Amino acid sequence: MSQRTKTKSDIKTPLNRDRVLQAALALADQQGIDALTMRKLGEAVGVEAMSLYNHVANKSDLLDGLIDLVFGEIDFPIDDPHWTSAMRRRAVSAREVLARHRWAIGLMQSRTTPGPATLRHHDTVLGILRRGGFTVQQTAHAFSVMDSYLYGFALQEATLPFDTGESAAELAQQILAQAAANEHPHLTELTVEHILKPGYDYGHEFEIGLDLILDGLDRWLA
Amino acid sequence: MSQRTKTKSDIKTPLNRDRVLQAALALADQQGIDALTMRKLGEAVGVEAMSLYNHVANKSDLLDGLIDLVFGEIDFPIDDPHWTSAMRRRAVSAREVLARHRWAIGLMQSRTTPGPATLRHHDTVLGILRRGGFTVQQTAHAFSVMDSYLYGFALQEATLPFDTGESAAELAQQILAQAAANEHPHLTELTVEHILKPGYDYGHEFEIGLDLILDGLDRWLA
DNA sequence: CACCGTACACTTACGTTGTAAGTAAGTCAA
DNA sequence: TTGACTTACTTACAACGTAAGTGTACGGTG
Repeated sequence: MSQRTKTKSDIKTPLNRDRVLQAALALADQQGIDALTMRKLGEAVGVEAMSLYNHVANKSDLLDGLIDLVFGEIDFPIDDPHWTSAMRRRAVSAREVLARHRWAIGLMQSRTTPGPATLRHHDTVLGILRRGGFTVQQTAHAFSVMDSYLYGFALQEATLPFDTGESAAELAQQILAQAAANEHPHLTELTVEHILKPGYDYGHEFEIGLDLILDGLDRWLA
Repeated sequence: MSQRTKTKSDIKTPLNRDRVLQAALALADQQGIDALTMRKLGEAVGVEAMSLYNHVANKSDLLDGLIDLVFGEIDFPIDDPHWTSAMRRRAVSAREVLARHRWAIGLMQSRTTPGPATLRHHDTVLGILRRGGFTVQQTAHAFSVMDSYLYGFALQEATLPFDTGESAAELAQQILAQAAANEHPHLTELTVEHILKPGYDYGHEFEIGLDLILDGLDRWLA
């Protein structure tokens, strides 16, 4: 009814796939992936839920699009001549992106059709390795280790029930209290002597493991 | 109505949490995690959906229980004196278990309250490392790398859109066809010269990365 | 034996989800 | 002007998790 009186002046730019995806990304970031429902997304872009289906085939397609957006955010040092530093910087960027969009890693399992940005991403990574002197086989292996580590780390980080070091402390103490310390001596030790130390940040672990893996890969070339 | 005529002879063992969890595990394995609904699960154990709530607090609790079951399946070489081989065997077992229950890795992100088997598992792993000579800090690092790799690999394996080498070939060719080969030269190269080779099995990659990481960890001790 | 609390299953019902199906209103080419 | 296309809206449905209430059988007590 109210729409019938539309005139030239209040015609909106028609919605498009990109606007839908961007809104979905924002919604997922702010309210979590569970809050990303077609109705809420519609509301966010000022449209009824069903209208979204003019721009995405279904919810699965929407999620595929989101993952591709995320991959698109990972940035590459195109010009870096050293494969080690190129790989390192890409890994660091990927971790940042996946930490920024915590929901993304959980989605990856269910999405099996890669989008264009995803394909481009993977192709670039493979290119870095090949140019670095890895054989095709070695490249396959290196790709597997690196990405497994990357996704696994992101998964663990996303699974952490806390965000900051302080809330880590709270939680850790809670766990210790309930889970009879002497039943899990090593868990207790690690918590007390490492996690509860001031300045603890799980994110720091990333670079350590990254170094280990890059060193290992480097040894393959020799 | 039909139930009212129950006599001594058709009294069933009352349902319990364990039977519910086992049935849920079987259902998830056979039909996928999405098919694990309270109604279907009820049907599987011969009970209405709501009756399940006498044994699990809610669906989230059910999923927590499932994850704990999965961790319980990972087996440990308790008596292995060498930390490297102990860690290797545990990793291999974990990969098998996670491959057997493909849905599990996707669940881990949303489950933040570890069950008893999960705690015991982690404590054992930490114990292996500490006894192997790692300091508390090193243990934290080693644990992070290893488990990141493990979960990441499981995630990638679960994400693979194929099961066997043959269907891999099918799919790979499909991808190549649609995704203009020359746009993604390295992806194409890898697919043609590696993935499409007879006998290809992504699972083989696991041990390669595992060796790399274990070697790296070993170097820390020297 | 009768009695009764507890445990467990059942029934009904509600709000939320993704989306199928049909309709109306605008844009643009012939 | 007409007719195809695009896009948004409305209505409707099946399936979901689960709150709330009801019924019934078991085991322990008197």
